[in-house]
Amino acid sequence: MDSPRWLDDEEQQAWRAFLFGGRLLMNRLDRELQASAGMPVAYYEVLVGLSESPGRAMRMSELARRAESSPSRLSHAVARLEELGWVRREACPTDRRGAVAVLTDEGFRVLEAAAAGHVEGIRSHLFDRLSREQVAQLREIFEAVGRPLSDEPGPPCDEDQDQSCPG
Amino acid sequence: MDSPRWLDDEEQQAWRAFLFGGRLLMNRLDRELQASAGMPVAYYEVLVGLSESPGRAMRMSELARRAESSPSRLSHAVARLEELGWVRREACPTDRRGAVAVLTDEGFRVLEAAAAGHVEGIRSHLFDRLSREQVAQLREIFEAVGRPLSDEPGPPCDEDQDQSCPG
DNA sequence: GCACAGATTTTGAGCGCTCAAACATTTCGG
DNA sequence: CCGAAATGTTTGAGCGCTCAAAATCTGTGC
Repeated sequence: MDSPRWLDDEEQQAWRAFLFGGRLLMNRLDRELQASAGMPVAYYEVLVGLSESPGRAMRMSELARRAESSPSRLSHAVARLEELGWVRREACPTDRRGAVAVLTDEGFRVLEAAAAGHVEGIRSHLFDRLSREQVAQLREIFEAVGRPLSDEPGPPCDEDQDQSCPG
Repeated sequence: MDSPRWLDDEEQQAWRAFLFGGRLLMNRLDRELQASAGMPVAYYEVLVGLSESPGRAMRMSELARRAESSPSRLSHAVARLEELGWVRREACPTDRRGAVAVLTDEGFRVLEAAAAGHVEGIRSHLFDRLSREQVAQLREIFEAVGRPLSDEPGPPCDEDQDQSCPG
């Protein structure tokens, strides 16, 4: 059996608009941040996560979870941020296999310097184009989309996992 | 002068929802396509572009423009797709520095086989979560966002370009 | 014709991401 | 306690993307 459910015209247009618009937006923000702060958006988010945490420090696993990032990806990212002197690793006192990422003072300064420009980019390329209503719509749409995807973390292998709610 | 225009609460929430939801959606679709068809979404789009063109062929530059892709990226992509036997390059008859990418029969078969599952993913992860109204809103939002970004192709160097609308 | 600016495409280096595998440590069952 | 499973993190290979530079060809002015 093949797919009985193609996209109708409305959906086609919405999909292409999102695909292209979203990519253009993200590419632009990435370039701007790369140019102004020398780091990709992914790394910026790591620094933001640390800066919002008490002591500007967080367990690697926790940081990965918040950034919707794989442990491996975060480890590579922190390695790079450590080279740059913006983050350092410390041993976790309560669990010796754990590691804690700590935002350095320089990292905090870099983040502060980058933040204004980045926010300005988000505003000028996204929110300035949208009405107040559309901002609310954007939030609702992507909360509806993201929730189910973050609940079921995805098929690790070749397994279909239907959640039939009993009752 | 620092940024006078931070994000308010509504905007913060909308931004984070979009950032995370959008990433989750794209990651998921990419994984599914990679698992089912052995290629990333970017390559799938190249095949789609070719399949919709008369003769299933297109100039590299034209294909790059339609996919919102840099010439370099497309060249690398087509090189890979050529290895896989799904696309081949031909010389352009009217311009000897030009190249034409052609979708092979096998490439077309692979695309047909991948399409149903990919569309099903788009539907189940995106459109099934949205009302009819939200689909229209999604389109309007990203058309508003994408249009200005594709018009001005982005700062190639270190230049700030404000468009002050006269009048 | 010929040099030279412009257009089209490719190439190679560098980087971030993914995946699978390794490693280190904790937790649990007997 | 001891070995096995589970947890937290790192490592290395492979791939796709970006950027700058090269290679190839077109069109124009002289």
